[in-house]
Amino acid sequence: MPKDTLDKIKPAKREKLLSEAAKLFAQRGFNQADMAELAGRAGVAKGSLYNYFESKEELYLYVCRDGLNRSRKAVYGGLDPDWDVYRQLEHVFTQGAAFARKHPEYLILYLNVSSAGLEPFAEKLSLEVEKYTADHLKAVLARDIKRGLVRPDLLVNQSAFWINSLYIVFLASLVSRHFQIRMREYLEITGRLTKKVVEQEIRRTVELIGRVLAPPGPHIS
Amino acid sequence: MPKDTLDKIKPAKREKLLSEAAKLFAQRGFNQADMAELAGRAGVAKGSLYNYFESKEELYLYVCRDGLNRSRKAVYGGLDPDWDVYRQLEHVFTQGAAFARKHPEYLILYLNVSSAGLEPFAEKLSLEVEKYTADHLKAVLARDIKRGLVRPDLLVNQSAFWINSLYIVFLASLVSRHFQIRMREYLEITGRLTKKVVEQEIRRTVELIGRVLAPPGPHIS
DNA sequence: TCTAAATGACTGACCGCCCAGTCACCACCC
DNA sequence: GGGTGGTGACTGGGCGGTCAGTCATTTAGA
Repeated sequence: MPKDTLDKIKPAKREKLLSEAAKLFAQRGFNQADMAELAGRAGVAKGSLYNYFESKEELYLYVCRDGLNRSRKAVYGGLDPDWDVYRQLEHVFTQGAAFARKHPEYLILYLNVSSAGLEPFAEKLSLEVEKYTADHLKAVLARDIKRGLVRPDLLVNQSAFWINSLYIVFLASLVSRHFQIRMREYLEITGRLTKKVVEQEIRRTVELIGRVLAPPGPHIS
Repeated sequence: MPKDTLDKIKPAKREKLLSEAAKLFAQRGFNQADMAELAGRAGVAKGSLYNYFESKEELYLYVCRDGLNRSRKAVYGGLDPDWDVYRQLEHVFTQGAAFARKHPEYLILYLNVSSAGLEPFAEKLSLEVEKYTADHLKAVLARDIKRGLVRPDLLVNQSAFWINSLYIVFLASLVSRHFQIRMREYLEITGRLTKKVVEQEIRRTVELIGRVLAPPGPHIS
């Protein structure tokens, strides 16, 4: 969707441009991000941006999709599809949190498609963002029911939905000011949000999900 | 925080103004909402808006806080504090959904404080938005543990956190285009989002929460 | 190998539009 | 006629997108 001029520039320059664009859009939001400022930060001229992309909208869409690919690689990259759902969830939560720490800008871009006035972007992006995770999670759940690792009376779609809901809110709490304030209020965290605290919260959440998924039977505690 | 001129105008006029402001801010977002258009919709002159409020920011804050009060009244109004947590949750989810149907604009305003660039508003609003619900939910959980209605080993803060997370995502799915698309993908809803479907989803979610909270013991099914 | 022409990526001043906030004026009421 | 609330044209700044011109690199011809 970008012009083919974009492919022809030096990779380092392209990388810098996309990275600065993601950061600026995440900082200011789509409408408040200024193309002139982006050009300045990326070290190119404003006119050049329009050599690479037709419009601000197109640039934004490209940056979002690029971020989606990066996050997918980071989260699902080291995942063995044969792992049971419990291990996979732990992996996804941990890798997701690590990615959110390293590149909060992409998470913020994701959160932003639900902002007022950005519905046109939601129309184009939401499905491609959600479909992969939804399909994957449902498939693993269905498989592990067959394997006897998950309780057979579980509603697969609905479970995938609420599990992913917890995941989203958890990641949002790491990158968005509002969700940070909210999480600190609920969990009564007063100090800094250290890696330790985050890891503990992951453990507890994955454990909680595990308790709901586990087939009934004698406990091993 | 608004000027005292606001108190002096006819209640119907004030009502109309606040209602149109909420709708416009929800439709376009804070930055894209045009004060002249708001004046037009509300049937007043642009200058009048500045007779009532110091600035656009102040108007926005006022509208958000007003919406918060309305939603609180709608959701917690008919709630008997003596009900057990299960009944209270069912009430809150149901009333929340009803309010979201009737006044999606206020829910959208809530979602929007987590948008990029609106951190100054989050700084002012998030805590007052979340504190009430957080305190209430924690208190009821703690009380019902004492009453023996909730499993005693439950982590109150963490449970309040994930229960409210499900609540937020559920309501978001009723009002935000992105979350709507996401929910339909997960739950494989193809038709319209009828009241029936919503009620079923509420039932399932509250049931799920109930299963986690319930003390261990013989099942009655 | 040297030079000249052709190419196209790059640039930033500029245009036109938008919009928050102002203010001089108006209308109504006591 | 003084005072209060209401009004909308106006201002100043900001920003998306343009385009005429620059210049480094490549190609071609001798």
